[in-house]
Amino acid sequence: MAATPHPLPMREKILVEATRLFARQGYDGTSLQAIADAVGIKKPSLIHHFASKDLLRQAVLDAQLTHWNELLPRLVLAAAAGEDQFDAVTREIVRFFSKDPDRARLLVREALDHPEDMQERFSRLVVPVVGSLAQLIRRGRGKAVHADVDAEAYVFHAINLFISGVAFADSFQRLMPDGKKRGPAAERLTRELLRIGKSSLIQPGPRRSAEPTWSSTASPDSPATGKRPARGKHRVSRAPKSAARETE
Amino acid sequence: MAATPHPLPMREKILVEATRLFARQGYDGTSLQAIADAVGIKKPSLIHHFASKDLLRQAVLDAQLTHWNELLPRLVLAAAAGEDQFDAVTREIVRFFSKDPDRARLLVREALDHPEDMQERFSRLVVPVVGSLAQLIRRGRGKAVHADVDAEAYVFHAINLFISGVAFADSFQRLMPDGKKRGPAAERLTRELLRIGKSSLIQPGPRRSAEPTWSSTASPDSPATGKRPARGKHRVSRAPKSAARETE
DNA sequence: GTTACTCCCTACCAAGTGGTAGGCCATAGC
DNA sequence: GCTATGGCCTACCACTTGGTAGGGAGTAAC
Repeated sequence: MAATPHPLPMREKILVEATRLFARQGYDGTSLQAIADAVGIKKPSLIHHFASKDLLRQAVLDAQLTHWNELLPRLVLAAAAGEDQFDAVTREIVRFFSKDPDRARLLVREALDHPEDMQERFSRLVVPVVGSLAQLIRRGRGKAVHADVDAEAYVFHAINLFISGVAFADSFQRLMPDGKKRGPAAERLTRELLRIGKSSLIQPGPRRSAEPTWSSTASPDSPATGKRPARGKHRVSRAPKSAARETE
Repeated sequence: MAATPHPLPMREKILVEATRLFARQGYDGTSLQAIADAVGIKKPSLIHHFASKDLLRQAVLDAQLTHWNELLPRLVLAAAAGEDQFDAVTREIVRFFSKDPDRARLLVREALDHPEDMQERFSRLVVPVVGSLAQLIRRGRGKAVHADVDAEAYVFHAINLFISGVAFADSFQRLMPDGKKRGPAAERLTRELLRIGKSSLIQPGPRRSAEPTWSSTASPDSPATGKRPARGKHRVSRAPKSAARETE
């Protein structure tokens, strides 16, 4: 075995570059040559690490969905834990993708390019989480949650809304009236994204702060002024500790 | 000139097949050979009609956005016209893409593959409409419309929600608990899609049917059927009668 | 030393890519 | 009849694609 001097570095580096290129140019639009160049090695060396282009694609996708899959359950837990966590959860999700929009773009691309593959992975990884979330929603229905929400359908659409929203945020931004100066439009888009997700699920109704389920009271910080709440640490939720440390 | 015996048929046929293939496999994933095969001609014949692959792509995109651009202004007009039109408008949009989800998938793909190109087309075609819609929303804000909506941002996200929602509807459907039998899940998804779009914009509040702006009461049914208006120029404008008959 | 193993390389391949050159044939105008 | 033109064809091009064959350099165990 011989303690492999750098067992990850190169493989990791390849994955990073491949992710970037697949996300930006698509799978078919990215040649092994281009990836090899980006990494700084020759094509056959690349093939040495990932026996075929398709295996590389799967590795990239796995790595990405693993991150995503470490994040989600923790957030669901936080959501279940208590009051006013809805904002925290959605904010965390959007932040996860905003931090590196290529993640979002990669998922969107894969969903289009390899639907069956993606469906299979989703049904293993995220569908269970969707189930938990749906149940949570159903429990709050008629109280904080709008009465006519279709729980499962909502969760799917919300996930899609967030991911696609981030994937195309740059494009939207450039089309916005104040899209030239780079700051404000992006913030507006993110804020509105979260608002849509929330207000389509949770009733704006009377404060019912004592509720054990998701309440609808706007989180203390006013919606207008942003104020980014910390960075890596999403409050509550002690992570299972075994959880990832990787790309975050 | 010689009255060209069938000036459109073949060109049209190529556009149809190219649209289908681009939407399903992407631009890079579709070879000219594949398109030629689908049409039933040889590759050089294809090149005879569209001098290059990129020109074909642009033609496909133009054709698609033209349809879209014929629909939108009419809907904005309907929305502006009066009460209870919000449901009709969104329903019409979703129906437009649901009728042929490849349209949605093509737009999503193009937005990823050629963002600058897409931005340019959007800023010419849909941004003006977005402006009208945003103004309409602002006018209703605080009344039927939620007070904290960011009008432009909402419109972009809503368009994205609808288009992406349709593009991935099939995948979602198959992941839904009752996704096996094909009917109900699809309906649930569509209904929820519309509900999200609406309830995130319009207050569920007390019936205020007399309002001149968008009310929240569900419209009886009849969407703004028929009566095609206008071609290149959005807003109002009676159709020049030469208008397209194409893929619709 | 020898062996074994990992990592990366040069050289090469068949297949497919977008695109060109040029010819054949039908129709249309004269 | 002759010519012209548009639509489709066969044949071919240079280039890139994903992938293979096989060798050399480095390190580690013995």
